[in-house]
Amino acid sequence: MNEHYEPQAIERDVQQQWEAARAFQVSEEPGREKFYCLSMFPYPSGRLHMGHVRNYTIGDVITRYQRMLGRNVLQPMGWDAFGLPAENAAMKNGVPPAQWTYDNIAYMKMQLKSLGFAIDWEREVATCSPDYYRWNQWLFLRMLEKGIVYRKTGTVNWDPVDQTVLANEQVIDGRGWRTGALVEKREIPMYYMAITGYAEELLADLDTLPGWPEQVKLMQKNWIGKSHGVRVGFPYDLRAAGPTSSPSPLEGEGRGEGATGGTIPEQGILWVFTTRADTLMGATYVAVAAEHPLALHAAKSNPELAAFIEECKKGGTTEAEIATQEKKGMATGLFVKHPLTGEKLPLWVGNYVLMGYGEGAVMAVPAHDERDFEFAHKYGLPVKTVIRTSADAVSVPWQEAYAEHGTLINSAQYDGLNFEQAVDAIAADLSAKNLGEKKVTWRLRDWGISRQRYWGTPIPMIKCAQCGDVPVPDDQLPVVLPEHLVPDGSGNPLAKSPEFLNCTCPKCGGAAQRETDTMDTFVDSSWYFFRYCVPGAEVMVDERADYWMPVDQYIGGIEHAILHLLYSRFWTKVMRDLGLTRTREPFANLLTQGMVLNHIFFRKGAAGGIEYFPPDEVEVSRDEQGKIVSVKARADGQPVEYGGIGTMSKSKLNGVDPQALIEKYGADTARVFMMFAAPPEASLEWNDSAVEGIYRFLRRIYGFARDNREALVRGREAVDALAQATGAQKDARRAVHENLRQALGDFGKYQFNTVVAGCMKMLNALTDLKADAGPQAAHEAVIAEGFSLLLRLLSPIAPHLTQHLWSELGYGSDILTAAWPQVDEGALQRDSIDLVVQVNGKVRGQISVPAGADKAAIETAAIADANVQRFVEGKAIAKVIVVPGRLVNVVVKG
RNA sequence: GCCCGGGUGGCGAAAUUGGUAGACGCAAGAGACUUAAAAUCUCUCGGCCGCAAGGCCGUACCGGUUCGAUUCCGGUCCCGGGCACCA
Repeated sequence: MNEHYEPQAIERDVQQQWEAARAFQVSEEPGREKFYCLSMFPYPSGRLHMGHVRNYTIGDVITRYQRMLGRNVLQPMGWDAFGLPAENAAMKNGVPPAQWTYDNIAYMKMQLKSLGFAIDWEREVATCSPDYYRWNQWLFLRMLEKGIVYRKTGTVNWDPVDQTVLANEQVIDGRGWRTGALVEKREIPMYYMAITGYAEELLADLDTLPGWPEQVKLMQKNWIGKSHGVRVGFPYDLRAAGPTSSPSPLEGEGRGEGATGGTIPEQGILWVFTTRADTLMGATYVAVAAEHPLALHAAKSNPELAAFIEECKKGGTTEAEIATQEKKGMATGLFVKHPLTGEKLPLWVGNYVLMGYGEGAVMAVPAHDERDFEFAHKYGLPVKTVIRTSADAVSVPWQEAYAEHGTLINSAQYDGLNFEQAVDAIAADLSAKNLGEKKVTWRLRDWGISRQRYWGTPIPMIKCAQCGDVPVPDDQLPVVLPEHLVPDGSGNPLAKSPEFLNCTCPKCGGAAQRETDTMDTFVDSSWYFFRYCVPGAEVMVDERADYWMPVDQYIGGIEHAILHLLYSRFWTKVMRDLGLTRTREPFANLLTQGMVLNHIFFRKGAAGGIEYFPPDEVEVSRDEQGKIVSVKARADGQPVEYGGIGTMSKSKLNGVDPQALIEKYGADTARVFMMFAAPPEASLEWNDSAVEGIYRFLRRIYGFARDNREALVRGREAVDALAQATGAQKDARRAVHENLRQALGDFGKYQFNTVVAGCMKMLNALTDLKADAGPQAAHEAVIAEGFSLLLRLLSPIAPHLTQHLWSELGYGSDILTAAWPQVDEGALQRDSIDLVVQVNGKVRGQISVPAGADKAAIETAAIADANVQRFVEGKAIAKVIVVPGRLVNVVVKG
């Protein structure tokens, strides 16, 4: 053994052994229990950041733990290789996204290997490879056949200067990030996947996932958002719309760019959905989205309204922006009829009504809905109270109680009914008039997958002037994405590439053009875990996937709690319905790792663009409380804005590269440090100041083995000598086993920070034991037993050092195949037990009682304690509570 | 704005889920060893009072339930994640 712990040499050596033994390559073994341990694959952004190290270390620790428990463990790895950052890098550096991506993969793969993860690299998948994305295309076509994929219009962010569609991330304060131009909403045709067809099952099957965090299931449930309500029809008649309405059918034609610009019937029904049909008698107006056909119709003869609708097109498309923007509206001059009373209600356009959600129209009951209440007060619309709640709904400001369920009032024949009765009665009456029925709706919307971008899976469709949109035949798959193009920020380079664009129509053989939209990258990540199971398959999946699936443990960031996990569940169910798998749910157990956060610094450019600064390139001044007051860039000394703390990301440049850490201290230190810093599910503000302590801990383990080498070798053989242990030796052995018991429990709960703490305590117990505290043979047996337990317990977290020492001490050639440690119950026994004594809940003393003492003896001993007497003396003892093994509480009066 | 989490010493955290708040570690301070440095070892380390024994306060804030609350309940503030085109 070397005098000093040299992690680089040890790690190189151990990794070579694993490599030579192909230690982590696995195959299907039908008789053996399998365990599929999967970490979310990385986007190859350039270098690993600490969030990756945390994610993959957790996955690797679980992999090695399950392996030591005897299971056939698969841990694969791959690359979520399509996406926006590659295009941004391409624009910046003039390098094709493909080249940038493959370079990043090569570097990050080297980093992952240096961390010593037990990965079966034979199964590596990159989603930008035609062998992978051809199955995106293939399944897309199957879904098209089944009607699960369909076409309709959707809203996108449009940069009028670059003439390009922007991602939400590229819109900053309503402006394009590169041009600073005010972004507009635009309606374009897109392909959709009908995930709403699976809403019921996606909701119900959450109950079949006991291994998922409640938090995540609740988020998904709320996202799917099943609601029971009533669809209500408000009849309208444009001929009776009043003096302002004399629309010329030609006037204004062609200005509405929306696809809904067609004519609408003069008489019809405006449908809305409500979960509060009981308040229908309190509806005082109806509001539609700016893009609603009735709004567009009214705008033809009303320039002011047309201008307002134009204005509504400004601003972002995200729900957050719409929910926080100032609520604005304008009367259309049109009216609709209340379906029950026949009353004339004004029709308004509201910027808070979304065309893509529900019917694009809402009935407004200002007395019992907060948003309607505000809107009505702003525009002087009437408020009619129709529910008796714990507060009368008449005053400004709004009170939450106004929205409660209650008894109907001012509602004619419905007066006195409660919520359920009122909904039933009103739904029945509407139904009799063909103006409504009960209906279940979902908050979940269908998944728009078309992206007007280059670096993604080409959508396998051909546009033919004769035949329309024609699917690419299976035998022409994959539609290969050319890899040499460089985007320039103005639209999709595929649309400017004749070699990609021009093709022949599979139907008529005439000249045609390819669809240039690519798929949302969430498609790529919705089924990659199937592909890992079937390396080299000539089909999408084969029977090998039936052995491995479902994933037994999935690990990834909490930020994926909804979208990625929901899309993956949806795709799995579609694959099942197509007969490709038996799996109903892809992930049996889910661990949502907390985010690794760091400070964010940025500067806004003159054009409105935004420039981020890495935390190590700025100078920060703080006040006495440690709050950041000012920041300067090191490079130019000019001020920089502080953006708070947030998740480490490529785009915000606040990621910390683990490479320096690994090079200085080795992979084991990086791994143990990451696990010790916080429990896996907690978020973690990055700070590497404690890393020295971890290095010190590993060095102490190494030093203990070096200094006690012979004793550790001999003691391992002399198990019988454990029985001779006396006094301090017994105490040390008890401490080892007590901490082992706690650590094994925490291992099972995947609470690795306290596992590491337990390992430290075990080492402390062993190092504190004096060599002359009892018989030498017993000493050697105690430290050898404890050290061998410690090495095995720690091996999933620090695999290199523990493997090295395991073989150095001759405990075995391969710690991977060693038995998982077990507690010796005999070592835990105590002669006496320490109890805390409280008086009225405050600690006043400590007593030690024999292990078998009964309640009466404990009470007597507790009250006899000198300090306890000071507080009990002269007072009546009301009762004494004894919590076995913990404490005694003496309750006194007066 | 809506949905989901979180808030404990100077710092990361722990607490068998209602039973000694601060284990384990970092940082800091004092000391030992050393020509010196590094490494290592010993001690102190939530605040206030006290020579000490010990006492009072303390788990974001306000209130409640309980013999006993970091833990349960009601309310407030702050921070993080998501909000459908970042992945």
